[in-house]
Amino acid sequence: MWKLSKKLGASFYQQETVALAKALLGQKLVRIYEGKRLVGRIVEVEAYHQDGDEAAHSFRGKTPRNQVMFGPPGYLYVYFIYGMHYCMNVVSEEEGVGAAVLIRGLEPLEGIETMQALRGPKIKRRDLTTGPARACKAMAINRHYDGTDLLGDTIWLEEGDSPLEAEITCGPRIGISKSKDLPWRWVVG
DNA sequence: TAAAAGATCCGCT
DNA sequence: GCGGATCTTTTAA
Repeated sequence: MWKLSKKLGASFYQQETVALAKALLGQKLVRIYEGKRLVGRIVEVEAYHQDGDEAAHSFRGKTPRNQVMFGPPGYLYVYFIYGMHYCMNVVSEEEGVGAAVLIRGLEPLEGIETMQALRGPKIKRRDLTTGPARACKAMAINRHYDGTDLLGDTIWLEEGDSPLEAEITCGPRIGISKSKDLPWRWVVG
């Protein structure tokens, strides 16, 4: 049961992207998969914003793929990359602004057996959910979930233990080739 | 219509 | 630790 945890509401997502990225650290991502609860603590995120960030999908304007980023906050933006991987983002700010926070890493809390089954028997436990595409696979998230409402009953966020300011490491983002100097990546250390 | 690049992971050495 | 796999989306001609 999840009555001990508090589900995050709409106002949580409607904040400035950088602030939301930091606020997401330590929160729990809950996903209902075939009636089971899969929960992961968010330990690594990256911020993407249409203004001054050439690496953001929204930088060059609205397209069919990234339209969710421009929509209202509190939605899931899932996209396919490198022909074999999915990545998930949390849309931030208000409708009309192309901004989102990429979930890069999780720490498995509940439903670990199921995650292991989804990822494969030979995956090491530490590699279950550390990485954007791994987190998606462990949560059984695919393009079908692009645009999912985080206030719905399939995927949502719950209030977790907020890490201390001192435990948060801030630095440049990874895996991109533009605007990589922006210190928009946060990790709980 | 075609070509190139991309917010990556996995297996092998 | 390094290189390959593999396909969607975008942008240009």
